[in-house]
Amino acid sequence: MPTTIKDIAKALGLSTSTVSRALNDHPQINDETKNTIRTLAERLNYKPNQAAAGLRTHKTYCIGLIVPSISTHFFSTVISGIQQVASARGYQLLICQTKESEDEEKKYIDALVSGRVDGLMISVSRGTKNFDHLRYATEEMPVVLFDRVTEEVDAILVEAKDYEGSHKGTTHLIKRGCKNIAHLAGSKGLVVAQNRQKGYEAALKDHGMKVDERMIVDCDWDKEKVPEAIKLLLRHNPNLDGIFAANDEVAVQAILELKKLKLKVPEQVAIVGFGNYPISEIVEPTLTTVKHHPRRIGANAAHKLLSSIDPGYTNWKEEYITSDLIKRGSA
Amino acid sequence: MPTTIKDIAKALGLSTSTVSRALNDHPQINDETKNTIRTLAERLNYKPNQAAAGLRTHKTYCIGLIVPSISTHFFSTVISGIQQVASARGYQLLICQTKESEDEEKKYIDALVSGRVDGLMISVSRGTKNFDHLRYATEEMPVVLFDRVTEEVDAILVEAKDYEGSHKGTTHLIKRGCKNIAHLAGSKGLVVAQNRQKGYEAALKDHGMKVDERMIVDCDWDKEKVPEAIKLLLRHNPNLDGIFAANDEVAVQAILELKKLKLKVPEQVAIVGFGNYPISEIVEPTLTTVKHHPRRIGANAAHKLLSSIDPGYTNWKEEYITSDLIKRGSA
DNA sequence: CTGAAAGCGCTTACAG
DNA sequence: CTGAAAGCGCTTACAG
Repeated sequence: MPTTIKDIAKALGLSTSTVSRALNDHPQINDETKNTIRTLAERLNYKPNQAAAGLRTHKTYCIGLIVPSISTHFFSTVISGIQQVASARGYQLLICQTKESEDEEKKYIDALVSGRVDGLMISVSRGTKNFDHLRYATEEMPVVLFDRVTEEVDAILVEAKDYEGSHKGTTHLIKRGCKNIAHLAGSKGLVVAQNRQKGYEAALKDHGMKVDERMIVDCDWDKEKVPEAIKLLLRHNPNLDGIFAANDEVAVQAILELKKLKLKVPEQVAIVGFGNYPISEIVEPTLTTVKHHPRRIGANAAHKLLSSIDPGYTNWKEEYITSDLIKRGSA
Repeated sequence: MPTTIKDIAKALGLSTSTVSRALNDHPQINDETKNTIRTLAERLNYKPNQAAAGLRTHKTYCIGLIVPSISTHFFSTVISGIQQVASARGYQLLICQTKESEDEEKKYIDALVSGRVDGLMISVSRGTKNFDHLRYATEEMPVVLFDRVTEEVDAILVEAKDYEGSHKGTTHLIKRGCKNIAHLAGSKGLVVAQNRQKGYEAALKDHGMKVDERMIVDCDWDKEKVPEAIKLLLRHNPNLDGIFAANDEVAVQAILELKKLKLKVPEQVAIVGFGNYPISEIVEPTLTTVKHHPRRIGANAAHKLLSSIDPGYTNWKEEYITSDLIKRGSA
């Protein structure tokens, strides 16, 4: 059995009230008393039971995190960023993954909202069509939505510069001289994918080019769908000379596929991705891509949530999220 | 304020005891009473406060996870595996990352052991030299150590087949005709790195080849150190014709570096990695490597921990951890 | 089958 | 400066 406040009180002939106050550095406790209590606490290796304290104070010092997947490069890096700022502020992180399922998302929200956490960070599942459970969460506690956001609920939002980045990436292809630029799009239902597509379309228009719906193929962020998509594009327009892909995984797969078809990258078809993930430096040619900031997104999301939980803490500076192009071999 | 057992009791003119029992499906409660209670609980969207329940029952239904890093491909995949089995058994996952620091590891163990979790899963930091805090944890609750294990403490261990896999990988190079095989080793202090090195050495000896200490270079799992390591090896032995790398990241970097030096892979130098991580399929030539099973390792570790927490649950079958070679272009 | 009571480990208004 | 008491939301032995 771990040491409790009671053990210390008994050993010292004091009340638990006094021990509790001493341990919490209450100003009205005699310094000597504090010292004795702390010394003994140290020696008995006393650790406060946060669950018990939380029961009284309605604070758990835990925040819940719900993501579609833990193991992709993007999300694992976001999580790492969140964990670091949460921990620095004395909060623990409870992690759940939905596997893109609305049911799982609902289940986890229910479990976490029931007194386990002080706030919630969510990246919405692809499968989520009904937003009632998210609305319920926002009524119960502070909620921040990141990356996979929705305007359907009233929560704090943290996003990457998807539109701007895609605009820059596409513009780079245009400046390079590409005339027939396709877009390998993400999942149509996701705002983040829509924003990237909008950035692509706007860049074309801004340079007096027409948007051809048939040059936009939904790959669902799924690299398996890339070979088919590329063939479709080439059938529609054999003059295809540029591709802006909604993420690096799809872009890299496109490079591999074009090479298989004996098309030269970037000479015949130039490619730009989104993410700057590790594979972008490994593929040959290396991938020109828009830099993503998963760690900063995580840190900002965590800071915003914690500032909403403890309005006292406000003096952090938001980390800057850019959308800079990293020029490499593929475009 | 969320609904409590008290609200339900009051609304129904029953005692909290009865409500609690009904909600926990206690056999001695009248079916009709159960129904009324459950119906109301449902309607009020009642969710039990697990922290409060845990205070009484000494169960938190949380397990703690301490890893050196959340965002590497290996660990993020392990975590995903852990999360899935924990969740399936009704447990939540608390995640901490040590950034390879012994101090952080100690801090997190202290925080988690203090009544927050029912058990602990740890992958030990590179920086950990003193194991007292791990020993302390094992005295307080069930602990499983995975991947980064140590024999210094009495815990449940879950490891990959590092020795066998490395033996197979090295043997493949030998069978291919390589005569001067180097090893790009992991961090010397880690058992997992030592086991991979031992597998390499044993394979050489088993085929009547000598182990040359100077053909083993410690890269510390760090791809930044690879270019230097390769140059060192070539200086020592210009006939270098094979490399077994302790992980894929290092192996891929070795391929890139050799290409830079105008050495042909696999014709002049053949390379085998360990891990089968995504980059191994993207690099050119694609990487021959030993398949790792991070998800299964996570699942097994979680199952073992939960079986140790609830000895009742025993009928799960351990997932099979193999060490098969995946032959691709680099060897 | 149901209830009153005690208690898990803590905090905190109230009193002295 | 310190303590007695109540209470956070739950469970459970004891009684009836």
